[in-house]
Amino acid sequence: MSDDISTYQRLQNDLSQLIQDADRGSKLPSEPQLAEQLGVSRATLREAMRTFESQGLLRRRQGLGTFVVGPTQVIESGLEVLESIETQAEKVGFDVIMGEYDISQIQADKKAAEKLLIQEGDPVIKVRRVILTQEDAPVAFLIDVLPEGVLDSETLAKQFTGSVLDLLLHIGTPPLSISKTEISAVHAPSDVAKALDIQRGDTLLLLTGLLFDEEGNPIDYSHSYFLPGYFRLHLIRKIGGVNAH
Amino acid sequence: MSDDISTYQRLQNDLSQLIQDADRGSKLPSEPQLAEQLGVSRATLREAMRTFESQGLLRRRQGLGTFVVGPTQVIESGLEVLESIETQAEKVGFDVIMGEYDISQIQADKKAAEKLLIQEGDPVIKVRRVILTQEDAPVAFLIDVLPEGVLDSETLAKQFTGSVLDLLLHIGTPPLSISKTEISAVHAPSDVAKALDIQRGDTLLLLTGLLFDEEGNPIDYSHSYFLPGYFRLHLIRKIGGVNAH
DNA sequence: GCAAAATAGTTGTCTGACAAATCCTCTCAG
DNA sequence: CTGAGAGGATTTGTCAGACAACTATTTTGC
Repeated sequence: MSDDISTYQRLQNDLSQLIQDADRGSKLPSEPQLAEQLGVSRATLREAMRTFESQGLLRRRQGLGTFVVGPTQVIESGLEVLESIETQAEKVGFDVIMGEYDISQIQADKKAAEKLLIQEGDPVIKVRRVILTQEDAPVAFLIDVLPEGVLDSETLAKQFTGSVLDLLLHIGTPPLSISKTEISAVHAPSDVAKALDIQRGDTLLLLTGLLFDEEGNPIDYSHSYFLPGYFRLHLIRKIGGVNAH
Repeated sequence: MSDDISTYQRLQNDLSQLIQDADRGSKLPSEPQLAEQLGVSRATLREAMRTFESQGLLRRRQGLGTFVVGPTQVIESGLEVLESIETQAEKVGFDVIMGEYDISQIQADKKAAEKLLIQEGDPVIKVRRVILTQEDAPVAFLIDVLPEGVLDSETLAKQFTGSVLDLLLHIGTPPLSISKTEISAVHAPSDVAKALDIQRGDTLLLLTGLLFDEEGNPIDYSHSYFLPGYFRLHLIRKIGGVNAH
């Protein structure tokens, strides 16, 4: 491998790098220049630039040029990118280790069945694990529920190193697309409190995620409990597309 | 007036509408057809489609066509779009009203000064308000801090109808770009607890936002406390762009 | 000296073309 | 009749070139 990635993918990476290395507010080369420099046509380049512009990373002004707009540092580790805790922690140089974990095959409860579009009672795989800092302080408790068939428990037991998401990405099938995530604050349920070694009722941040493959089938239903203070969960919010008349 | 909005803006709106009206999984007309239908060139159309594809709303497959990928309903009211509580609530048919509010001119504390890139002690405008359901149940408590000059307190007092963001958008200057938002869970501080009529120490979801104009200057530093259960805060997370080699 | 006009550089949009991928149909050998 | 393969039709991916619209600078005219 691995040069079956598309021209567009490569271009997006190149552009991403270029933007990250650029100073805040600096001006990019003109489109014809950039296109030649990156080895693509101006039309293709513009498509890629549009995505960065829509993310608020670039600002283009007709007659003037294209400018890098800060803050750039933050975005790549923002919540809008679906990454495992391990990957996110690694990016900011903050090592985490996996504590106790447990893989079991159970029957889907009503809620999981509804989310995963299967029948209540159908077999599912449940993965529970604790995330610790290097000082062994628990910081997160994660639960993943997957339909049988997406991942057989044999592969899971053999290759699991801490992240279901990383494992799915590594295997490559099914190809993943997006995760619909809901954010809320909860009092720690007793089982979570026990795992995290905190008081029952303590405040936790909860991310409930439903992961889809490229065909739109639900793949993984997850609950992620975070102890406040250890992770900085941030995201970039853009001004809405549909505007006043 | 007032159609000096760009071709691209209009196209983006049209496309957004078209996607929302389409069934999940349905196929869009071919690019040449769509381009003619919307009155733009194929190149321009493709730029717009790229942004939707990068948001996970569209999936394009060479030789096959372009498909709408669900879930579509949810996304427009997701967290990644910066909208006022009022606007968000209106979209889902859930009316909210503004309760007690308070506009004051004070001196910037250390934290606000740091975020807004001003000196500690510089004059700032502070807006605090409670959001209620129609049954007068408090659901959120919002605090905005703006540098003097962005919004004079006279305009604010006269035109304020509940949302600082909506007011800024309505005035039009300065033009806004993005908000960097951090998410956490907290115990209610005593003043917030009092305003929301809950127990001190109860669990709240806190969004801390820093709003920038198009030049990258910080405009508004805000704290939004949400009572869990009333609002569904969700977002779409995409598989990361930068790939392993 | 100063305002208006020309000019150079940049993004915005359009047109047309060909390559590559996918699906469907038709043909033909067995 | 069946199945494999060739070929065509459709669609997205990428490219090249052109001109319009906008901005800031320089030059010109008075």
